[in-house]
Amino acid sequence: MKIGELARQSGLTAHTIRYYERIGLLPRADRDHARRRDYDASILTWIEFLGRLKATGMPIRDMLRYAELRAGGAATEPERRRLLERHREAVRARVATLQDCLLVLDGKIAGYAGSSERTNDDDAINPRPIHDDERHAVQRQQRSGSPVARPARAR
Amino acid sequence: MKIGELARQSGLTAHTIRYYERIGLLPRADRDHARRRDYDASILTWIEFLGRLKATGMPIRDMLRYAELRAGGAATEPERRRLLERHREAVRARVATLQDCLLVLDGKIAGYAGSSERTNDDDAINPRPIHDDERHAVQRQQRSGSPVARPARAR
DNA sequence: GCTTGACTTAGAGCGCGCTCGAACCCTTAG
DNA sequence: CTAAGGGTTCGAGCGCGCTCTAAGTCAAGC
Repeated sequence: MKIGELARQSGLTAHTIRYYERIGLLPRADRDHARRRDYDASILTWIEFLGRLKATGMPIRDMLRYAELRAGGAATEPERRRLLERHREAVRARVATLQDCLLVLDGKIAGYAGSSERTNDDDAINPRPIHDDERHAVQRQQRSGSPVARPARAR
Repeated sequence: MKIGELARQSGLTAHTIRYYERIGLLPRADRDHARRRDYDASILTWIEFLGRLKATGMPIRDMLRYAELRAGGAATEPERRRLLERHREAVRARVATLQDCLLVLDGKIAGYAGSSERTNDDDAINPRPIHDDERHAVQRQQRSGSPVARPARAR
């Protein structure tokens, strides 16, 4: 299978596939006699799993870690498991946050009743810690040692 | 309330608060005699709501739209409502996706049984459309006309 | 033989949402 | 009077995850 075909089947662009190979998320592809990438269909399974990790907000560096462990063979399975378990917890937490926010949205929408009854705005329902951007929530939970230590802001 | 105090109470940094004001997410703050921002506690309610929108993945440009509508008075309420309703749907869809992915994770983790029983890898459970990165899912649903038309790639 | 078009590489550029630095201003405590 | 410590503006820089350009190679169809 050529890269174009894989792109079609995976939903990634050829550019992205090459990028993933470059950074190590995908194994270096076999080449045909003309040095073009020639894929086995089995790669789709891996790409699909990567898609799940991405869809759940795992940063590339963590997917990379998982990919490396995978390449390291069966001995790394316990660690891979731990990695996924930690990630699962992060995702669960995120789902909880989203559901919490949905309640707020519901309340707010109800405030804009029927076609317009109340003028009330700004009502905060269900207060809870905010500004914990979910895009980074996973990282924060999973990253242990950052390369350049961040100032550990109070927040 | 000075910006530092607001930062402490809201969980944002002073830098971010100024940035939000600059782009229009926060109304221009009143200044004291020394031209320093002086906030009323009521701003916290708005920041908290913005936090909810952010936590649910709404891009800043949409929050901005909402903020503009809000400034436009009661006449804009129906549109504000529609905006929130659309967003709510996007969030619900995201929750569904995450839950779907959680099932896959559960299966994968179960595959790395007890402390190590199977060597099985790569098992794709519960296949479904992937590579629909949630970070952008909301935008795609909500954006109507993009400034520079994107090539509308097949994907 | 020539065109078409999918492929190759290296590397630059982009959109997002901050985040920070520089240089300066003002107030307050000692 | 001085120094600390918060505030101000403007604009540059960053981390992420792509996304695209340029210049070239190769193979198949007419």
